[in-house]
Amino acid sequence: MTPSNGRDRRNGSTLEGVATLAGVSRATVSRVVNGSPKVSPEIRRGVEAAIERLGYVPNRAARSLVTRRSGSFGLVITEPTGRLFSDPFFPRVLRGIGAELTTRDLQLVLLMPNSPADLRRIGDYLSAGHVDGVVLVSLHREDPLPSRLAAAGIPLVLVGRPLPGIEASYVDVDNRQGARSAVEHLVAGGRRAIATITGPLDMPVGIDRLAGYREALVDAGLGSDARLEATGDFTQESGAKAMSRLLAKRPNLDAVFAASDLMAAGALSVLASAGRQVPQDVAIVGYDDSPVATSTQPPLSSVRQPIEAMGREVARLLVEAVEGSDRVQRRVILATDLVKRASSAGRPSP
Amino acid sequence: MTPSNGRDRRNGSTLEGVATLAGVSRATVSRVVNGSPKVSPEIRRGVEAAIERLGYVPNRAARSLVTRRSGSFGLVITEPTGRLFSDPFFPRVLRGIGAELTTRDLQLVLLMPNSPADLRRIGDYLSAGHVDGVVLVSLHREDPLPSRLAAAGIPLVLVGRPLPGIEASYVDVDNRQGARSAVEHLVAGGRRAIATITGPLDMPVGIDRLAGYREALVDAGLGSDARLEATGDFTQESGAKAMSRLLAKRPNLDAVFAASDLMAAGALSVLASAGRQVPQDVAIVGYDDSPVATSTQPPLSSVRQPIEAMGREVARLLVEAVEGSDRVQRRVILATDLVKRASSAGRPSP
DNA sequence: AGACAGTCTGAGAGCGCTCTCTTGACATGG
DNA sequence: CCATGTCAAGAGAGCGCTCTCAGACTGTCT
Repeated sequence: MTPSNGRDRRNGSTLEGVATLAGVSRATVSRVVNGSPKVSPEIRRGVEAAIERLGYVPNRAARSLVTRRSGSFGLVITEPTGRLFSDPFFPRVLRGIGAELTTRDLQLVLLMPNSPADLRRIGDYLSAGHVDGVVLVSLHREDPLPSRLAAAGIPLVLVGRPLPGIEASYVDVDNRQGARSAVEHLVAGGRRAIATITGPLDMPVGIDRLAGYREALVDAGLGSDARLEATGDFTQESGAKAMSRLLAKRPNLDAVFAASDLMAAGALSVLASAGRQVPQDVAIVGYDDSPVATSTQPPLSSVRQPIEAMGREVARLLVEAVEGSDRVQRRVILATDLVKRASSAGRPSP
Repeated sequence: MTPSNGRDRRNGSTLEGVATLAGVSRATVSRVVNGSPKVSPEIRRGVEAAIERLGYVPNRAARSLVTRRSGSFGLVITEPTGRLFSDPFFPRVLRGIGAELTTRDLQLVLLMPNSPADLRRIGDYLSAGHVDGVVLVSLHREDPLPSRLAAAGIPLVLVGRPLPGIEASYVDVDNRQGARSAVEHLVAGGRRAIATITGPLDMPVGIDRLAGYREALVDAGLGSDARLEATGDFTQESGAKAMSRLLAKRPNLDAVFAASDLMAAGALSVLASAGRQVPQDVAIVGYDDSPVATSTQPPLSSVRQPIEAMGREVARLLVEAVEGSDRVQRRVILATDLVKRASSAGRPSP
């Protein structure tokens, strides 16, 4: 009987094989493969040639068995295919993380619980140490994962600041500053009655962007006014509704800062049907600099976030946490960038 | 010196530990863990109790080392964050695949090459047998992966029918039939000059939907007319441009079948500015049943695709391929579903 | 009663790798 | 000339698991 175990072995070569061909011991080949400095150049060359000839690739399982590292990170997405999926935020973060990990030869394992049962088994899987670290994308308030992982000693990094009460490293963009810059831009354009359409106020993103808006108003000596604030949920529809409410409450508003481009687009359509000219009568700035920003009429000014960079930062943090032994929590906040387009052009003349 | 290898062991328990506690051999515990039938009930219970008490979780690396299975599949996405990401197709497929794999305790490893170099190392990684199977999402014509994987004997399943010349198992939706059903519906609504805005004609999706459109016209005895066809690239903007061209070529058209909802939305805005009433003057049907379909004015009729089901099917096919030893190529085609909304309401009276 | 299936359990090898410890070769210093 | 140090290379154990094979029982048939 051949040693084929029911399934062909993709590549027969092992450390042993390489060692034999190169006329050295397994240990030496291992040193070469892992870039140990204590191998003489000539032997190194010989081993490398043998590796090349055999097309040798290390067996991750074997390595992992002894090093107790899996070489992979888990990415958990706890979101019912909602917002996270319809806007391109998520894929971009993913790409950033992926880019960083690929260069380091690390793998990303995707985990998407669909049920509490799934969540449990995913928790088991992660705490069993099958991954070296975990990224959590959209955290719900009483998600059991952070504490389970902490208990198991598995490094964790969150995408986006968590709600108070959850302690973990995270990477976020500076939502507050982003909102500020948008409002400051509107002020600079001569606007005085600046309204906002906020995101959900039980989410840090929603809270922070509103806070930035208020701060900027105060700084500009404009003070805040509850009639200038309406809450949305990031969708286009909610933006439209919020805009209608704002127009009812403060018909004389001359600018709107929307906490997402989709909401801004919704607002735009309501303004159009209300006969308000954008940007002449009402200026508007969105958030995310998503694809819709350029396809609206007029194109939307928007706050751009460095989302891929965020993903890369997440990966880097995780790698650091795995390699270092300290369990210090880190947070990285990335700056945003205001993209000016026609929707917020300044008043022709004051 | 403690045996802690620089890093804490999440869970000390091994087969050995469970065996000792239960007073049996490693082999017996292994049988219980793997559900072998040849274990007497009482011993099984004892072992299960021990497993429970120790919180034992099998070490995947060790298992994988001997079984030569990794318990994971690779998902390769070769797409420059384009269309695939802005429309929710991709996340939904992902979710479908994930759902199926989670119930089977298999892992999904995400791979997103950003450069030819990445692609090469991903190819190395996959052919080295680090995964049991591979899913390829959007395949480019001279992607080297299919042949490399075939050579390495790694099961492969594609999402979407590949271009001719590439041989592999795949799962797809019935684009042709989907397009047919849309056009048949327009015909049934009394439309006679039915135009189409196609997708890119170098992609199977684009080709198939156009073919379905033509077939339906022929079947209805309407024949086809090049002036009724315009090509887009699935984006809203391209849809708008295509609609303008169609209106120029055939001002008297009374219906449009667009190969994506985004293009339909673009077409809608052009029709509005051209003063054509939808659906009174021009009926329109989109494709994908994406979120935009319900937020346009009027809401879009659209062809719905069972995308999650597609993902699940992909996973199932892959599992089958890994477990079975035959290398037979399989294809699974899923039926679509026409969702009727206001945009394609029939003519009031003929 | 003895031979023989049949069933369950244990012993033990070995998967491919890392890593500590030891050996061996050579140079240096007393 | 031997003791000592340095550095490259090899020997060998062992990571946690699966799986074959052999052994210990039980029950059945002649």
